[in-house]
Amino acid sequence: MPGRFGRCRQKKNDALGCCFRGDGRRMTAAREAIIAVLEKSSEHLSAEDVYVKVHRIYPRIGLTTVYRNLEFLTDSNVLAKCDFGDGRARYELIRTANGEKEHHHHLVCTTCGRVINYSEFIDEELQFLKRAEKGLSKKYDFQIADHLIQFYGTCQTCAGSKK
Amino acid sequence: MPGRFGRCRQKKNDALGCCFRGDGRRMTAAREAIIAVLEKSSEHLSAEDVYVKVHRIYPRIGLTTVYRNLEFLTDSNVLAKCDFGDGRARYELIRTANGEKEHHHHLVCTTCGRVINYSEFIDEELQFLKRAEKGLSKKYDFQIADHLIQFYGTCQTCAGSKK
DNA sequence: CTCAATGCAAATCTTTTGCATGCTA
DNA sequence: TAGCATGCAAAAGATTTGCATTGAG
Repeated sequence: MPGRFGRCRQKKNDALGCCFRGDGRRMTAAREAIIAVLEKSSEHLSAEDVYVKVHRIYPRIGLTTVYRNLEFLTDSNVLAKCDFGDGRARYELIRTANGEKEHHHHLVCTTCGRVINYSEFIDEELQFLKRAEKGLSKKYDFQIADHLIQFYGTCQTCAGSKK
Repeated sequence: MPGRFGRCRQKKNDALGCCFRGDGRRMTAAREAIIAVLEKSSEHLSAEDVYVKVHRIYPRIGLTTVYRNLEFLTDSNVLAKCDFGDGRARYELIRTANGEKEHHHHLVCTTCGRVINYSEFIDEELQFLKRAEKGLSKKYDFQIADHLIQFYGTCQTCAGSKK
């Protein structure tokens, strides 16, 4: 019996496949499995994390393939590569199952490393960003394509245990 | 003749020394030289960059010492550690010669890697940040201590050469 | 004189690359 | 069937660590 990811029959994540198919790029069992793992996880996973989890459902995968696909899926705008300062890249899905794009920022606890996603200020951010981008691109003749906003501090739990 | 940093006589950067002296920590020739190099540079230097430059004025220094001091000076709030996505950490001085703290954000060219410092939108940013911080810390019970704002895009030169 | 700081060599850890083989479209 | 994708082993880089020695205060 060819397993869930054995021969890449089911194409469960084909919705995301359209983010990259069409350049001769292909949906593969490995990509499907990586996306499935990231869909299920609420955490921000490192390459190693992804490798371990994918390995459970698709044992023949190699770490190199994980790295290559994380890069590929990031370039294809399916994933976002994050840096929370712990010396390894972490990844998150930025598409819903339908293929819609999501956007949020992060609160990073500098004590325990926990990361909280938030999106409630996105509207205000948008206003601020628009103005900033306009001013900055004018002043420095710089075409802004993207931004990074992140807050650092102490989460509830860590603050509690310090008292 | 004992050189400029030969025996750590002159203590030129003693103003910054007070950022960390007092815990039994010391101002050394290596630290003085590293600070001097970062003071002179308008670029954001990697550990290797710092090592090469310091080596010219203080040849006996080792790369390990550079790493250790960059970390130490960052912890002491003399430097800021930056990540512009090129796989190595970069550092910048966040104190003036008087010891005052400076604050700015970065425009990062994703084509050539150039980094532009800016601080002119700090006012608007400050407003946005204040509101966001207030709302977020309340909602998530998270004590915000710091933030990171960075813009990515294409600088003048790179945009020009693409046309 | 004490203990923080340093230098060197070796170790670690994450990420990348070369190459032969497998598999999608 | 063509060429993208994969796996393995090895390489590459950045950063860290152990340990004996040096030097700031």
